[in-house]
Amino acid sequence: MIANVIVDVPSQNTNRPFDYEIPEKFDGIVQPGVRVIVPFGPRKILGYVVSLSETSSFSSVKKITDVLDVIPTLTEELLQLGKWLSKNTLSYYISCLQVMLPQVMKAKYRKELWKLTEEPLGSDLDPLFDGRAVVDFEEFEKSGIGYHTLRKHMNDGEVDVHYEVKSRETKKTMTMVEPHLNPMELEEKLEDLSPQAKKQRTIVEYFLEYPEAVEKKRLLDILSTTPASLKPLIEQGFIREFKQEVFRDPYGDRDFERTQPFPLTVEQETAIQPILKTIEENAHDVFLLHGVTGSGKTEVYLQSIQEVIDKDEEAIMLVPEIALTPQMVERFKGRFGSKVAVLHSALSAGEKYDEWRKIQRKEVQVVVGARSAIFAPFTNIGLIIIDEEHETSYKQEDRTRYHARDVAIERGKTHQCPVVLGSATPALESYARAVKGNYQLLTMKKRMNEAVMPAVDLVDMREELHSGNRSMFSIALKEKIEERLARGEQVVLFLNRRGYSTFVMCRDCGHVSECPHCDIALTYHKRQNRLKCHYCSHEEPMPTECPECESKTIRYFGTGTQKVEEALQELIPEARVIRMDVDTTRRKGAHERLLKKFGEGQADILLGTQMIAKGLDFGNVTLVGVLAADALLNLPDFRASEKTFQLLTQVSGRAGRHEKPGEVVVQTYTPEHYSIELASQYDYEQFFNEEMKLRKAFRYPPYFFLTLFTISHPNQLKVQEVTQKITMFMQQKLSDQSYVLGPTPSALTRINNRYRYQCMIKYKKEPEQRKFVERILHYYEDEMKQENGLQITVDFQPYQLM
DNA sequence: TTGTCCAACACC
DNA sequence: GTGTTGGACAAC
Repeated sequence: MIANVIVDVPSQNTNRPFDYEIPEKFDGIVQPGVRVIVPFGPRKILGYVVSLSETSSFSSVKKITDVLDVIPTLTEELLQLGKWLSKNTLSYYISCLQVMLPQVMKAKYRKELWKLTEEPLGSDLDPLFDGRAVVDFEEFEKSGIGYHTLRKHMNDGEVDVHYEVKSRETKKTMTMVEPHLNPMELEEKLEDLSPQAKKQRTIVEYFLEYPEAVEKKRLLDILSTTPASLKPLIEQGFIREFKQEVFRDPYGDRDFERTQPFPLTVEQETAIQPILKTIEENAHDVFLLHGVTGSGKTEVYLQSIQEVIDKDEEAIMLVPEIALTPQMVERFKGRFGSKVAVLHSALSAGEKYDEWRKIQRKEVQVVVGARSAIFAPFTNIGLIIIDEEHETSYKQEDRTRYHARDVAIERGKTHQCPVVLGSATPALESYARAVKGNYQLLTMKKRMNEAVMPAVDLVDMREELHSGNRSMFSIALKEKIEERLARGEQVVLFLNRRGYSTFVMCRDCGHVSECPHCDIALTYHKRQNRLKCHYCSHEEPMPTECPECESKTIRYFGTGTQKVEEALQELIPEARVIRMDVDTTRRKGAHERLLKKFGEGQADILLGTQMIAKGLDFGNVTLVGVLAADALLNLPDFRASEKTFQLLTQVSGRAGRHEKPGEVVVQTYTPEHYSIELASQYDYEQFFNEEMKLRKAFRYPPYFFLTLFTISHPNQLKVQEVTQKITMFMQQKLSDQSYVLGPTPSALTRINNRYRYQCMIKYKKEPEQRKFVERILHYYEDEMKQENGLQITVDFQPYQLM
């Protein structure tokens, strides 16, 4: 039998199966999806068996060295999905397979130098070995001994290079003991035991009463004895000792209060019925659940999942990384108990692996996780849910650039199960599809418990400035904060600071310099004191006065984080503030700790960045403040308005979630901007209509698809030249319905001394496109292999345009 | 003619 | 991704 193996070598030439003979001893074990170790040239590497065949077209094939799995790591479906991914993202098949698995399942390679003789090797190699028989190959490389010397000794058969594949998986085990004899025999042995062996007697007596296996440590604890009394019993064969794998349960030490399904509101009931019906019918359909914050989407998810569990099927629920809060986990664990596996980046590698294994071994029926959980190795999926489907974190931005939403729909098709996309502010792409009828739209407009959306107060910071307030807190916000403090209520302050790019704005009239061709804010380049557009090649000098109102107060913007905390302390010294940003939450569990502290009322104000916009649910929070709503709006990104609308809506949703009514203060220099104004009115439909007009006019998604080439090289001329070539080639190959833009310097023009240029393609229908892209990649293959050489990345449907 | 380097190629 | 190969060139 021959195994067709995809080897762990990501390159163009190895992007196809290699044939290996299956040794007899592995007959029946080697099947598609199993990981194997195979000889590859002089090395040994990891590979994935993708199929079996009777014969090979190769005259001689090598044998599989070793098999790593008893149960296949990848199911037949995941192998197919990998192929689909590979086609879709133009990545190597091996990379697509690896992206589906926990990090620890990838191989680690070791290269060593072995001394094969007892004799001395001579003055050149002896100092390196220094009496040892094996040295790490790196030591040899560092030693400065040339390869020719090594070759000579290898030819003489004195040393050899040895390759090893190491699995990184660590299975945690515990020692178990159980009786090795039946009760009758045990009874007999009990008679034979010497009367002095009291402890041994109690052990045998214990097993007569409880004949099942027990953890060794526990047994010794219960009987308050030591391994010394157990040992003779094992030696005499009364009792058997064995290792059993245990799963590290990251939530093992916690008890979750079990919750029951809540009665659904009329709206929830109307929304859930089509989903339940589709689950029942084992049909595939995509639902867009558009429900305002606090409308009870989660309960709809939970009850849909319950239906799937009752059918003995499995469910995947994706949530954005930052929303995977303890609160969220609690809700799932509370409803489904140990049937839930949780997968997110805060888990240790071992914990992730164990959660994954629980899924593989069908010990759970539900997985809640971030993006990569979409690859959960379930075999009988009945439902896939993507919560906050508009979140950009569902798009992987490096190597295998997939979008979890696309993968979800692909898996939904194969499993014939519904996919539910949920959001208070759906991505324009999704809503447009729902309007067109490609997705089924389900709407929930009311909050639960009769709660109303908090009133939003837009504060015009231009006016604040005119009346002499130069601080970052408006009078209104300051007063409202003090009011809450006096009442013992809590405040969430949100600052959206997004690094790098700075935009230019007039502090008098709020005018922002924009590109005349792209409807995108221009980025200020300090070095040249010029404004540039990162989509087209437009640039202009930094204005000295506002083109709109001729005021001289035109400035570039960029706000610090701790600065806000300091200013806040100065303004309201008695306020107890918790700051949450990358700095204060870096350590493991810090995130949870800070939130717990806030939840327990140990602070009055929670000040934070993006990460506090999601999922927080504190009843005592009655005021939410957004310090600078414009910061996001003026990023050089055609989705800036959409992101601003989404963020403002999410943040506002943090206030007044329970009995106490909430209020929101949004500070902005452009209160008249439609995304800010409509967010303050919670008018998604209107926003959608406005934004769609612009997307249409400027040929952006959802009207057009995008493809983004990013080309980088240390030499700026070289990058320009290559990007120019690529742009011309695509222009020539694609239909005239498509727009090929470039070459354009990237928003981040130079990273690590590499210049970056891009070419963007806007298209409606280009079924041949991937073929042309493949040709380009193939053409530059050699130049890309060189170290410090050319780098070309292609992102289909990019989110990050920088 | 022999040694050295690097790009091209194969890896089953 | 890496180890081997063979052609080009330099040095003997």
